[in-house]
Amino acid sequence: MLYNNIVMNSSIEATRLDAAFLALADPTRRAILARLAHGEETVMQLAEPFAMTQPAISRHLKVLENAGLIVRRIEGTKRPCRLSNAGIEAVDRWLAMLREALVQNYDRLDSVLADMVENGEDLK
Amino acid sequence: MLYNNIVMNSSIEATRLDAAFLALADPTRRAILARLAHGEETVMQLAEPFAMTQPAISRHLKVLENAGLIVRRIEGTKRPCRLSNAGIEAVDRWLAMLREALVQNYDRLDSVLADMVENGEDLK
DNA sequence: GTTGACTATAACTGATATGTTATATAACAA
DNA sequence: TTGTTATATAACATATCAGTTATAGTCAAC
Repeated sequence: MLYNNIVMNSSIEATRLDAAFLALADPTRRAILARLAHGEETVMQLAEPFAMTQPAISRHLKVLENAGLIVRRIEGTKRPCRLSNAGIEAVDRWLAMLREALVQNYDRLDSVLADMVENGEDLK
Repeated sequence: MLYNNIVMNSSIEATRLDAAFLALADPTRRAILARLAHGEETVMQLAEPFAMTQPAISRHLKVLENAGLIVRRIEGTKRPCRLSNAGIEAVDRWLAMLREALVQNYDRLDSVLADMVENGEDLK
C-alpha cells in the first residue's frame, strides 16, 4: 500500500474524495441531498418519507457531514441540516480532470475522422 | 424498501448512479481513470504502477466498465481500455441538481445579508 | 422535576467490497 | 506442439457498510 500512495495523489485528498464519492454512492443519501436541495430540514423531517428507522437516517447524515456534503446547526433539541459546498467542490475539482480528458479524446477522434474524410478514406 | 423507490427517482437510474459513484469512491480506480486520461492502456500497463496483483486490477476494470466509465476493445490477447463518457455524464447530470441548489441557497443568503445591510442591522 | 420529543450511540447481523492465490482461456511465438 | 504472455474467473478471507433494536442524552413544556 506504500507505492499506491505515491501513484494516487496524496492520501489526504484521496480520503476526502473517498468520503464524498462513497457518500454519493448510496441512493438513500442522494435522496436526502435532493430533499435538502429545497432547503433546511431536521432529522425527523428527513426520516419521515423513508421506510427506515431514525438511527439509520442519523448515520446517513453523519456520513454526509463527514463528506462535507451537509452541515448541521443546533436549534434547541433539533439539528437542522442544509447542503454544504465543500464536498461537491472537491468532487467537481476531480471530475473536471476527467471531463477535460474526455473532451480531448473526442477532439482527437474528431480530427482523425476529419483527416479520413479529407483523404477520401472509407469510414466504414 | 418499497416506498424508498418512490422517493428516490426510479431504481434503474439509481442503479446506474450507484455504480458510477461507487466506482469513483475507490482511490485505485480513480488513479486508473487518471492514467487513462492520458490515453489508452492495456490491463498489464495499468497494473504495473500498483502494489496489487493483476486479478485485483482486472476486477477494478470490470467495476469501471459496468459503471460506464471505461470501455475496452479486443486487440489480440490484449484488452486496451479507454475512458467512456456515459458514466461521467450520468454523474454530471445528477450533480447539476446539487450545484444549482447550492447556488440558489447562496443567492438566498446573499439577499438576506443585503437586506440586513439596507436596514442597518448588526451583522455580527 | 417529570414527561415527552428529537437525536445520537452501542451492539449486533447480514450483505457486499476488496484483496489474495490458484487456475482457466486464448492468442502469439518458436 | 509447446511454451509464454495477457487476461479473466473461482474460491476464499477479511473488512466495511447498512440496517436493526435498545438505550442514553438533551432540551422544552407543563
